[in-house]
Amino acid sequence: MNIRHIAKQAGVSVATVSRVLNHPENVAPKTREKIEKIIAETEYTPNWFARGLNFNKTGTIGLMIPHILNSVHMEIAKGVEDVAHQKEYIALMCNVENDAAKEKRYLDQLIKRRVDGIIFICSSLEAEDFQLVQEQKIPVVLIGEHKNNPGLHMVSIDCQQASKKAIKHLLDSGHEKIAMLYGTDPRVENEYKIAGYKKALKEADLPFARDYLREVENSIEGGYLGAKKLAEMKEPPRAIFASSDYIAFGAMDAIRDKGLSIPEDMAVMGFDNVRMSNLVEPKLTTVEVPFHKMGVYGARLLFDIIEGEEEENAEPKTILLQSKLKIRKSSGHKERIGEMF
Amino acid sequence: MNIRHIAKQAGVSVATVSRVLNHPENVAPKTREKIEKIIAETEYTPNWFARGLNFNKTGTIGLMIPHILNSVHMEIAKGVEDVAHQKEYIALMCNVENDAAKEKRYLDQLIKRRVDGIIFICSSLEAEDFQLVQEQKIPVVLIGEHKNNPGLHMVSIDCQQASKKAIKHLLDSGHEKIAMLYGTDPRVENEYKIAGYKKALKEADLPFARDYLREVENSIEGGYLGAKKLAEMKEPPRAIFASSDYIAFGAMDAIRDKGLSIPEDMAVMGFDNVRMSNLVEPKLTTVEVPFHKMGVYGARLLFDIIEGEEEENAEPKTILLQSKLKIRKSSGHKERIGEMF
DNA sequence: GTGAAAGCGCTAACAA
DNA sequence: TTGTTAGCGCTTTCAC
Repeated sequence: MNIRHIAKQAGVSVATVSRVLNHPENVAPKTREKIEKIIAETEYTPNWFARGLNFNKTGTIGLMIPHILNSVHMEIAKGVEDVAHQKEYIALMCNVENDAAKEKRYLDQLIKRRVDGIIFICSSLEAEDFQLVQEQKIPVVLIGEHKNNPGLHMVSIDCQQASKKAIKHLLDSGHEKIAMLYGTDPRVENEYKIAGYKKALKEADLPFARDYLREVENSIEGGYLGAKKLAEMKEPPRAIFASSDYIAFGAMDAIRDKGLSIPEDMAVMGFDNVRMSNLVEPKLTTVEVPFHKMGVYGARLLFDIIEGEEEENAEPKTILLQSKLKIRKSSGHKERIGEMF
Repeated sequence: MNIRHIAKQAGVSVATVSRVLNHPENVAPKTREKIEKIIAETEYTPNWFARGLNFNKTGTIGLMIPHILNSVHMEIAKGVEDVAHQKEYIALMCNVENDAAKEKRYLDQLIKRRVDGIIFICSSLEAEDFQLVQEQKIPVVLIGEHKNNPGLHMVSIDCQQASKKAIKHLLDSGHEKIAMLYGTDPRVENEYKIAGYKKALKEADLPFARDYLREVENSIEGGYLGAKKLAEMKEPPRAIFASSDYIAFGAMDAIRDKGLSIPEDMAVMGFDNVRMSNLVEPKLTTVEVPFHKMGVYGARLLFDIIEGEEEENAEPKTILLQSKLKIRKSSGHKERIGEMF
């Protein structure tokens, strides 16, 4: 079933059928109606490829997701999908699994498929990989920091400041021996978080203890193992700051397994404010990150470029959104321990 | 940059270039090497649309996901993506949000884009909607039950039996007043779970109390609200069976908020065994469902059809995978309460 | 307002 | 082994 079938049935030329499909205003109402009727009856849909061959537009954007089992990334993805779907675009979600090689493979695919734009969530690609995309003139937006910002539009939060605020809160709550468990990913964000951690300690004139800073897998398991190690130290910390809520969940589990109580023996602070963070016991103090909003803003930015709202070679924009401390039980305020719990 | 550029540069015809792209064995090694070199240098990639126009194959499958923020669905999706990626296919993930209209819109898109196959996770489409797909000869696999199985390949678990086993366990643990909180979705699965619940009660000669069976939103919030209502009854149940872990999490929160303890005052049993279920306090007894495997099996089945391994009009297959009871603290064994906790 | 025909970039049948 | 060319289904320019 193709455009010629329709044309023949309607007794017109293919050009006319094509016109009612693309510029109906240029067709006499009568002929148009007749053709529209036949199109509806036969459930004819123009061939996607033939169309693409002419237009070179796909109505598709690519979306690189570090890991689709991580709810944090999916919240961003949801934000992107929300605006894409509203714009009648479809988002090709690529599950990158924090694997640069896999991300590269997917990138090649996306370029091959001539997507109209690409959004990278916490990309692990090299700056030079983005050149490829630039050469193809495919608009790109980064969500989450990139190691050496390759001059691209970006939306993120200020991780260093957020982390500093978090540590400050622990300090204000009377903790001094504060350890940090940071995940192997997202790498750049976590570096900023580490910087914030160090900075906060410094500003409080507290020494930075190398042993209190540990890299773990960004997962519940990673948090468990990391916290276990910390708890077994000769001089264990009295508070743990985790670079993600999942790490914090694992840490809490380990602390409990060690027979310690939270926050009395060891306080815990997370990062992300995932849905479960106020369902664990005790509820987790954490940093709320506007993931969905990040996705929405990122997508809007991308579509602005695609639709030409944004000038071709405009200075790359960086949108920084606000994070917010969510104070709950797990961080245990010194003066109020006993009163609150 | 197109095939003609390459041909000219290599001093050959487009056909030869096309050959090294598709049937390199039919090209003299020397010419082939020369052309390959030029292709590499110029980073030429054949136009996706022109290719599709000839092959009518896209290397793309569609994947309908009820809700991308639900980790359960994403685990299935991950299974699908794993095999798709390995087969060098790309999966177009559609976030359907349990909205039949949105699912229909996405379905139209997928058909338009000539995907090579579609996998539906817990679809809310009508049987007649699948006719569309059948007409287009697009292979389809269902993951999760469908209301009136429209004669399609399917992979699922036996929800009724799983639910029955779950209730049996609660009965064996000494509970008699057992309520059930079931989510509005996935609809068909939950009907089976309800049937299992009723059957187990019947076999134990216990009456079925209409007020103990409540429909709630399939979410933490839904579980909270539902359990709150149950706890406020004149004769509240002593155990709650939830159709999903998320509902169970909400229920646990509500029970705690009522000042009751789990499982002593009220036992809780979930369904799904999501990662967090052994991280809440107390750890949640639940039914382990092999989601990832479901995705893998579904995808394999789909590719068997796409690649013609499966006969065109073979009898639709139904693959039923095994679920398993995960007994943890929250369901509280009567005789062992006090000893265990 | 409509039709004829060129062309989008590629593949494959046929010819050489 | 390689080249010529028709054709995939559509859009659009140019005539009429």
